[in-house]
Amino acid sequence: MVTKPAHTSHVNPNVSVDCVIFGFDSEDLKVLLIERGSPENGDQNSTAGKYVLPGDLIRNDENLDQAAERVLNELTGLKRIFLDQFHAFGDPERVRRPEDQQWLSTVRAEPDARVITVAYYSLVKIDDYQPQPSSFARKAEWVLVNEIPQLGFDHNEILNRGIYALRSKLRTQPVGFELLPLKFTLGQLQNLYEKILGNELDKRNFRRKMLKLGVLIPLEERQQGVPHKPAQYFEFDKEKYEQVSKEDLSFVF
Amino acid sequence: MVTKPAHTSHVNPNVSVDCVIFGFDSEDLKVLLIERGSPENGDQNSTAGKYVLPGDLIRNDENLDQAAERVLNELTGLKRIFLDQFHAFGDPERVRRPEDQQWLSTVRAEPDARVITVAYYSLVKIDDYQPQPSSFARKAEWVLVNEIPQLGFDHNEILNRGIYALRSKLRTQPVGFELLPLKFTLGQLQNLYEKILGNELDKRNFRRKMLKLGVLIPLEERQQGVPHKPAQYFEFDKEKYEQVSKEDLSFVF
DNA sequence: TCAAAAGTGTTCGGTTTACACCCATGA
DNA sequence: TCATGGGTGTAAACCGAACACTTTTGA
Repeated sequence: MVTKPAHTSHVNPNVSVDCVIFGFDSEDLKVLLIERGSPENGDQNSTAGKYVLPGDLIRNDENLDQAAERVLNELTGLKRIFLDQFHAFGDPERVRRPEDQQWLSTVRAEPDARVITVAYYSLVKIDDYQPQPSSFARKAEWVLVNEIPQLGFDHNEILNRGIYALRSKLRTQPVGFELLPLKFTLGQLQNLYEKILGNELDKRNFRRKMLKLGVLIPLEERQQGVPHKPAQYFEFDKEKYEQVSKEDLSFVF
Repeated sequence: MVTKPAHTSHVNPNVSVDCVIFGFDSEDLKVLLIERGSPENGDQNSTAGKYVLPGDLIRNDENLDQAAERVLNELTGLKRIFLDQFHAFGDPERVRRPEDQQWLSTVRAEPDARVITVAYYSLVKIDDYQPQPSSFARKAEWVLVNEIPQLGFDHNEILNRGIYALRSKLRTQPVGFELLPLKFTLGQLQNLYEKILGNELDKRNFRRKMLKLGVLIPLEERQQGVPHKPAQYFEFDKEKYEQVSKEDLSFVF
């Protein structure tokens, strides 16, 4: 979903990609939403539909993954990060709400074209993210996954399904490398798992399981300045991590 | 992928659905392919690209699931059967091979439009299937999944990924109800699992596990006329089956 | 009587779960 | 000294994997 393109002929009016971009600030799971510049409605019905997922029509010289990568890169400045396609949404009415139409008319060459969207979720290290002065989106904002407002289009549905996809991923493969900083504590990792899965985990069992996987390298370094016993830092063993990632389904909580 | 529609304006030229339709004849896992009527090439390069997956452009008044259901229904006469979307394919070159272009020109209003396709896999009881005298496809044929020829477009890739999707499904949820006749033996069920997963399973462990799931109802009836000890028939307990189906990920081989 | 598939239990090892206390630190 | 999260072990239940022989039938 976005900005009016320079050469409309290079853009396919019927197919878009949308990205659910997850970030984790060592505390909470968040999603990057973009604020749609409420065109000429002073403050109308407050915040409903003010935010949307980042997305765009695809160009005719790129495939779907490339389109998603482009959207992500234009928005975050990041490249080569984790991106997974999870579902296509094609309800004929999905872009027909008046407020969505109104916005599209400011932004699209063919605002009333039917649009099927292919949705991706993406995992980024929140620290690496720098808002881009992009063509795109006046403003992007990290929002807690537990405090998602009403979004434009069918983006709440897409987002919910994205969370579900992330959970499934987490249950079958180690996720974490993509969301945590280079060095992190086991407490942070456990917290990440708990925030994604939405339930608490037993500390001892969690540690045992993670360490047995063999993808964590303990570092000498410890936390400093914390008002409790300082935790040891770990980093991921990228080689083993990728190896284990391929062994799908080996890994179920 | 298919037949020239009556009212082109109702059809979206850029988005199609394709279906990987799995069937099981109590012996082998098969896929329903349609033969594309080699237009004016006597016998050219033999069978390469002769077959394609059933599919069609979507209509502008239906959503993606409905489009897939329509394709399936037109081809098999079946309704309300298992259908799962698994991936969208959007390489800009995916319909550009000369032989594919040639065929499209006999069948599409805009044969050179870019087409993104949304792929579904579907599970049908092969006995229920009756070839339909459809607009569609001169001929449909069940082909062993181990003997898939070279298909048109990117359909080999789609098919492979469909098999993978079916395997993932099987590992996390009971599949079988959709593919087996109403009553069946445990041998048939095990064979189904083996054919989908592509490896052998231990008979005793398989039986124990299946029976413990609690979705099988033993019948009084036994096989007749077989040259070995006749097997007991079972049927699925639909209620429990659906309940267990929802408990995702409970079920891993 | 033979061939073919049905049907049936047990053992071993590894995994999961539940559970409670002491430790190191900064405030 | 207190509050905070770090860090640790064990026992019981459960589960997966491996493994071989008898039964029933039709040909």
